Amino acid sequence: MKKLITSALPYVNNVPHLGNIIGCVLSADVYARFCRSKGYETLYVCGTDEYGTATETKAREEKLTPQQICDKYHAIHKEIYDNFNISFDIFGRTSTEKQTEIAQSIFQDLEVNNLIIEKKTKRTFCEKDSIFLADRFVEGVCPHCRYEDARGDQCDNCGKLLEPENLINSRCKICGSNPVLKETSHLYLELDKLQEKLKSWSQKSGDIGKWSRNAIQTTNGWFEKGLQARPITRDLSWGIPVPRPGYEEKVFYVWFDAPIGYISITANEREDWKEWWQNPEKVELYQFMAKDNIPFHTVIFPASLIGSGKNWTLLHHINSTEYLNYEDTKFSKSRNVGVFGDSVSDTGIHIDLWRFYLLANRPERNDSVFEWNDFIEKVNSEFIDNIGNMVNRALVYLKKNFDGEIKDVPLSDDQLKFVNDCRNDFIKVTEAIESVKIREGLRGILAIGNRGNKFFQDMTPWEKIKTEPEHAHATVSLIAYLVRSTAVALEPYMPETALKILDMMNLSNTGWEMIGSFNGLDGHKIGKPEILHKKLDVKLAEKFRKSFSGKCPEFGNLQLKVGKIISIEKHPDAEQLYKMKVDLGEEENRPIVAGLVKHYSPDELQNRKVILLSNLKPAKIRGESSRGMVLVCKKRNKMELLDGNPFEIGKVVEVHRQNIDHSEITIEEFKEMPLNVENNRVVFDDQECKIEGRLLETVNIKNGKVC
RNA sequence: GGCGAUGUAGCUCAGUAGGUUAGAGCAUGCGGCUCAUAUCCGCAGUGUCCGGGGUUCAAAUCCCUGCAUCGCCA
Repeated sequence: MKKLITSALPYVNNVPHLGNIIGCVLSADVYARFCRSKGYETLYVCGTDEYGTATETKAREEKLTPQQICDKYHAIHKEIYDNFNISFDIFGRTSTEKQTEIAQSIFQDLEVNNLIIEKKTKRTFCEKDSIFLADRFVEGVCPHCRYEDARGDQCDNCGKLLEPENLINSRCKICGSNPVLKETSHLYLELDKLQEKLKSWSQKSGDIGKWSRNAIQTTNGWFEKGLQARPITRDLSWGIPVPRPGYEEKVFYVWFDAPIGYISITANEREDWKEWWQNPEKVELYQFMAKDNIPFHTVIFPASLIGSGKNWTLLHHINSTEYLNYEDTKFSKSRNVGVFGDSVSDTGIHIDLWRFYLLANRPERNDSVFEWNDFIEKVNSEFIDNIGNMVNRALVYLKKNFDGEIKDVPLSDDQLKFVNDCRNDFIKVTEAIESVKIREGLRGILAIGNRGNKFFQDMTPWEKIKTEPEHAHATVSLIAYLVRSTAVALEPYMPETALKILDMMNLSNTGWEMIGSFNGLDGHKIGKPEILHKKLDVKLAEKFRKSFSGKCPEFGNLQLKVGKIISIEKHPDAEQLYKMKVDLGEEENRPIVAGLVKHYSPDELQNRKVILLSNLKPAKIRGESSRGMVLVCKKRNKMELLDGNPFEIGKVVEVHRQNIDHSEITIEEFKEMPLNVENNRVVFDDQECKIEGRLLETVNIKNGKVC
């Protein structure tokens, strides 16, 4: 059987964190490497999922086209996976011609088979931007609690879930104008018609393919609830055109086209793609992902394929992990908590040690946790002290005492038993990995390290060498053989380390079949042994826990805009506060409450341009709503407004390298930001802040804190 | 609120088609070796298998219920 392996296509503009990496690409990589080593014809396919709302939104934020955004983030993904030595045969992307071609043809097959139905609905539409708005892009007053900035999907204040049309005075988040309800039609895939076929297929496949437990549970859950027609089109522009009259302004919904990416990515690189994707008799499809992706792979995607009536290769084994959490919390890009793929190499820790820990701690049955202490401890005591030690002590001993020469001699009973035990161990390891029990496989390899160390200890070659040097030589040679097998078995998990071991022994990796062989190298001389990995300093745990705890914010999380004070009055209930309206070039002026009374008179402020923190979480200050914060520079009790006069209203402050995420931040988060004035220049950390290339400067205060 | 999952040694987790004294690794304590990266080997513990009830000759495992945590949905 050929092995076709996929890992879930990561959404292009999310930088993957350790949890994403272990959940899909790293797990699949271990299996793919194993399959190749074992001699199976193997194809490992992945790529970035690029279409959809999120990309469009991101593009608007960063003022790029969706394609530019995808190019940028695709490269980031590629670099991260390269760094992890993920051995994709193909790493592609979904925004290609082939994707359009294949998705459209599957759609047409479904249409022919009467599985597509059209339904009309009313959705919120912004006439100014002339787009349909996703629920969270509609804002307005919450009908339940009167909170002014409730989102169309949920109110942040009272937590109630909302429908966008129920908001009072609703407005478009992009331009601020009032959206209307407009009728629109969409196409639905009638999953309900496919329920019986899907159910019997999934039961059979789940059984034969030994699906992970969470996959079976989730899938059964879907069937029990009963499948319903799902919309497969959206009012968007960044996506695959729908080949049907009247749908010129619409595209396919990402969930419909994303899994088709597996196929099109292959088709882009391989003439013979049908040998893989339309060849169910000869190909076993293994798909790796985290649990949130299960129904797309066990229900929805198979529905498209089965419904098309063509002979597609369907899922054989699904391997779905639980989640990896971080320390006492979760990974969070917006809070910058946890280790993300792009900062792994900054730690200076060898990538194989990352791979080791993530794989040893893989969330197979339960959520698991990445903890720095645990990471360092496990790497040191479970890997380096065990395998590292065995490799080193055996090879060094062989080199020192026997000139590095391996010798095959008749074995004593203990030695024979050792050989047999090792072979049994390796059979277990092979079986574990074969059935994609990745953690168990790795545990098995560690147990073998244990066996090697014990054998060395029990055989006391350092004693025997004085009286029976032959015996000692045989012992150490056997362990050298064991080291070779261990290296080959370790290769799927820690490829560079495996290679290093084999290199030191002047050997190469000839594949899985060599495992368990304890002869045939008579007279072979190994090279110079070196330490595999230095132990990790336990002090690193403390250091990294701090630096990855989110206390290291990014400028991109701040949205600083030039605004003009249109009106100003004293706050009715507070001596120190002004209440004003600020024009940010948005549809409506923003209400702002600011504590500037001591330092500025109303006349000084009227019509003045200032710099506003515009993505601050809205607040009520002494009963008055405030949607932003006027920035000033402070030094002791001196205060100076950051001057917006040289700039145009609505312009945004930037630094050289920034990763923009303008979701709301809290005042506490803002206070943690290293935003200061140094030498009359506003800096973030050590980066100068600019508006359209021009520096943002102060006059009176040379050094101070921006707040 | 509905649905679902999880709850096993100090920590991380295995284990359940019911069946002897409940497991592994790490951490801890003691003993041993010295070839090796202060590494290795041996021994030793420790558990109301979340609480309560039920079915059974027998329950960590099946059923009911409560609590806690997490996820999905409304």
